Amino acid sequence: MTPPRRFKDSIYEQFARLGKAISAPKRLELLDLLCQGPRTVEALAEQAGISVANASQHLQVLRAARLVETEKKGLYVEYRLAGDEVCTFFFALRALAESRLAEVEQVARAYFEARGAMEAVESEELARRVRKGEVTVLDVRPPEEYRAGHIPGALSIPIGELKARLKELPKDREVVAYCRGPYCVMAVEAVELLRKKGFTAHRLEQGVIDWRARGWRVEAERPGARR
Amino acid sequence: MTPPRRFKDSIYEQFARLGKAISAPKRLELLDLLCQGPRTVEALAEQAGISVANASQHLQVLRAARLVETEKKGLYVEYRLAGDEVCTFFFALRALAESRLAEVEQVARAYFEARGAMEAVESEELARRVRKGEVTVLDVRPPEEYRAGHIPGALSIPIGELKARLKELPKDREVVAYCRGPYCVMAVEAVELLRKKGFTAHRLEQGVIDWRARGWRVEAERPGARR
DNA sequence: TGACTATTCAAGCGTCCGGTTGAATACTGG
DNA sequence: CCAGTATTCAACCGGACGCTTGAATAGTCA
Repeated sequence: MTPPRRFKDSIYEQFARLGKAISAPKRLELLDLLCQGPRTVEALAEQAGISVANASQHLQVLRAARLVETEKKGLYVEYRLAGDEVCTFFFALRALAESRLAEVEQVARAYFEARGAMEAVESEELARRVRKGEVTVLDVRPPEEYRAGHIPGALSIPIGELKARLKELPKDREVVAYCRGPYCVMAVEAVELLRKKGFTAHRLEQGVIDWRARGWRVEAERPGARR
Repeated sequence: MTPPRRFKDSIYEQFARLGKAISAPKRLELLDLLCQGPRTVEALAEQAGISVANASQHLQVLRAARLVETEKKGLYVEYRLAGDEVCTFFFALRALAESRLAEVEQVARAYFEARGAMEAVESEELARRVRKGEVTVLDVRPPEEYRAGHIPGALSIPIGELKARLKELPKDREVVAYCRGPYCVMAVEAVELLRKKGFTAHRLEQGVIDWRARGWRVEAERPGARR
């Protein structure tokens, strides 16, 4: 084999390492979760709906591709993205999928329409109202994620506690719930519950990361903690 | 299986379609070639060093992922990128690989150093001289690619014809050769040949696409043909 | 030190994937 | 209509991959 051929082969083989790393759906889900913040293997496995051993395996593939890093924290191993570029890249992939694969929109529409949570209100219009403080903003993600960064003025009520903490929400004010992003279902469930209880509720498609990506302000409990 | 789980699974499965498409080295090479401009199956197969049937197979995978499109042109089928976003995405992948995978730089360095073509001159400094017209700029890519877009003032001599057309180059002027980008080897071979023949020659790392990406002017034979 | 536990390793199974080969298809040009 | 050709299809093989199961490892906490 000619030397230039050898060279090209090894270069593209390296590029393909990244491709292989993001070629399994479950790995992408893990990556998405890690974009929200660091987690333990167990948490990742549970949230992605796979066994711990399987999650561990996938995570090692991601680590071999240098997309994630580990750190021992007490009894647990914490996994986190190897850098912000990784998250950026994942978002680029997501954007490309949305723009080129009609199926993504179909699947999303089918699900959200079935749950009756498709927005009548324009996303832009809703974001405007959120920024102006005209509505009660509800962050239904786990508290750690809220702490790492949230939309200014948002209330933190994890989706699991919402039913029991409904009284914290003023009944006469429109509620806008959000979670991790356009494909996160927690806000959808929150809106469903709220409407059943008589609230006027809408779902904000953007997650905190999209929010920040637009250049809008994000509040964090520990200043400097960007994730 | 719970409905949200089903939904997530199908969403990430869609994302993974793109991942799978770029998980094979040869497919990445084909994508890279297509970033330079449309080609026939035969040309792609030859340039990537694989059989025609194999290339056709890979191209269909890329097409299934909506990354490339086909158009029948006379006796040939022309493949081209499905959109500029695809090229952008490929470059994002390349950038991520360069920043996260030390191996890429190692492989590249090993090859270029072995061929003695590692730049003593800084890339920035060289680009400056090219833009000021202080050197003879040589485009060693196939004529079609030159026609689709080249650095202003560049001479088009395909690498295969260089030996026979050396007399077209002024001997007393520094020559700077370029081809498709940092991992394209044609310019390396050109510099090798030129130096052997007594020229002062350097290799410009950037290809036309990188050149344009920096906001610098590109000349095209057919105005409007951006690739 | 010893019990406990989060994580990783190892082996096995079914499936998918990349590449080859040879034939089929579809289209051009005379 | 026919010969020629570019491309695709179909079948096949070896290897890699995803997931499961069960055991091993490494570390913590009492």
